[in-house]
Amino acid sequence: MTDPPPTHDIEAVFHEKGIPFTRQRRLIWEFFAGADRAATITEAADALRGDGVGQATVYRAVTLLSDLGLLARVQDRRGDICYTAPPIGHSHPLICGVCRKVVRFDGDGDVRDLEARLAVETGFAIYGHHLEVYGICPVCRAAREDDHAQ
Amino acid sequence: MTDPPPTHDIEAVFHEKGIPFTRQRRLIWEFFAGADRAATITEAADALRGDGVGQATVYRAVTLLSDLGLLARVQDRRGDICYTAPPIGHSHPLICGVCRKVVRFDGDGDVRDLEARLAVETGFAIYGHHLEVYGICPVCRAAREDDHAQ
DNA sequence: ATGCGTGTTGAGAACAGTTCTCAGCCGGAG
DNA sequence: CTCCGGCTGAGAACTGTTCTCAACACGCAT
Repeated sequence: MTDPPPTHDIEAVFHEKGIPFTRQRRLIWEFFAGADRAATITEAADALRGDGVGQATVYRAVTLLSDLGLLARVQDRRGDICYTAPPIGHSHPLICGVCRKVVRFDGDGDVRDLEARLAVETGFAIYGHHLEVYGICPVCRAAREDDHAQ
Repeated sequence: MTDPPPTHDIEAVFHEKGIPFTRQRRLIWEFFAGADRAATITEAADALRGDGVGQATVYRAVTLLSDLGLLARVQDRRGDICYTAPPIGHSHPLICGVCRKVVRFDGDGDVRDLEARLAVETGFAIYGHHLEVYGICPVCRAAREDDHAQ
């Protein structure tokens, strides 16, 4: 990870809504925010089992964090459902299909024009979109070329 | 539905790959291609049960059709996984979050620039993307306003 | 037309992931 | 300190998906 997860911001979000920011929720949040790759619920549960965090709690917390917009649900190349903590504000994930590393980007400028056009053309009231871009990160690409060279 | 589903094209795809286009697969394909809304596997299975199509077969066929790129997996506002038959060629779904009606659009021009930029900036080898736009279609919007007016 | 072999199918069992239940715990309010 | 509401963990229950296996369909050679 590069930046420390902005835990205090999260706490503020919880407090604002009057939702307790418990030890378990903090651990779960830190697990996702501290990873630079998208992680599955199972991975989080496994990692936090030793800290006395139950599986059901992980499910509950992930649902809660997603509802608050603090976790985004993405999927890897195999279709496994993973979660990743977006930085504050709206952004999109660029996901490595091999190692699930996530790089965030702001593609909103590109999508907004599109949405405006669609609204006019179709009469839909557009309320959101979901954009994920898939690729192979430089590290995995290098590893792959090594494999092929052998 | 507006256009008849182009079943003969699909048959060609199957033949090319040497995969049998069976009665069940045809029925399942026609179910999705004939609907103008995204449908779940359960809905397809329920609809086709009377025609002697088993649930397992629906799962297998949907996986097969997805692998062939003949069905796209999308999700509705509740997060339910649905499938929709895209027209030939690459396109993206604009989904009504209420009735799941799907309108297809070609947003590739918009996304391609973005992808090129990301490839340069991140070093990722980009192999794909997933873009869904959500809205409320005119019909559902009208229905909603009626509700509110009451 | 007949027989053979490969691949598909349907029913139900098995499985995995997710949600629910409930008793116990924690932390804040009084 | 006591009470109370909400959170938690363990495991049961549930749901959606995949697997198993015997029966079957279809293409092909005979």
